[in-house]
Amino acid sequence: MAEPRRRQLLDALAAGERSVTDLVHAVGLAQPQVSKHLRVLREVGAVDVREDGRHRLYRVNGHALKPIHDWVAQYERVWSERFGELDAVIEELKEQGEKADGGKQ
Amino acid sequence: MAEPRRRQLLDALAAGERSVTDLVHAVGLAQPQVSKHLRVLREVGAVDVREDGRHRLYRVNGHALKPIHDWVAQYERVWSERFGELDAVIEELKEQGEKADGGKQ
DNA sequence: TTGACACATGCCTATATAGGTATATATACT
DNA sequence: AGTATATATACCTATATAGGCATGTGTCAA
Repeated sequence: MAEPRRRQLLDALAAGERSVTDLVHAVGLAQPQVSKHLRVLREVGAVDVREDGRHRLYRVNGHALKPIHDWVAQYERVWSERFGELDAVIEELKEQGEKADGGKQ
Repeated sequence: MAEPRRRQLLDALAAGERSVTDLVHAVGLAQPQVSKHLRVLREVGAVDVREDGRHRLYRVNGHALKPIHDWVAQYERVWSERFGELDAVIEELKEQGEKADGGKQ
């Protein structure tokens, strides 16, 4: 997922199932490379495949993305705190400004 | 953030400010390597630094993690749907089971 | 069965980067 | 000033992997 190409692929798959050829057009990369990225994504469980005749339909496996989400969510607290601090500072500056110039901005 | 080491570092920083030496002990990596990872994290804005005498105190910049959070959050819908499907299937199986064996598990 | 299509895999090369070691820089201590 | 401490950087080597090209495998159509 670190690779931009893989994010591109996942984003292309976000809408729903797509064939490899579809994805090739979507990301503007040669077919073998797309297949290789898809293989990696498959192996880490980020996508699932379904066979349909001579096509392979790929789709994202949101389940696999959940751990990432959870990990990042740990830091929500951190940035919430920092936003809180920022709000406090802004509030303080605003009050000072109002005292200094009588309320005009 | 793709590198396990960097996640380790961020996790070590999750609790609050830490000096480089602290982090060296935390992740069990040599100091130059830690400094290099921290440099990368600094450059992508994932962490901030503050100087304190001969120490550099690093802290996470939750702000920078927000885009990742938002990106992953796009897929929340996907896995929610899939969990929903799963729930439906389980429910169905449960009902069939109850009919088959009279309710015992 | 032969050919066209859809996809995967194998091999090659170039590049990125992780970790190692030595060293530079800056600050505190005496 | 001289030394110890804290951190950063430079350089090297090994490894991973991205992308390119050729080819293998399986499926559909005639």
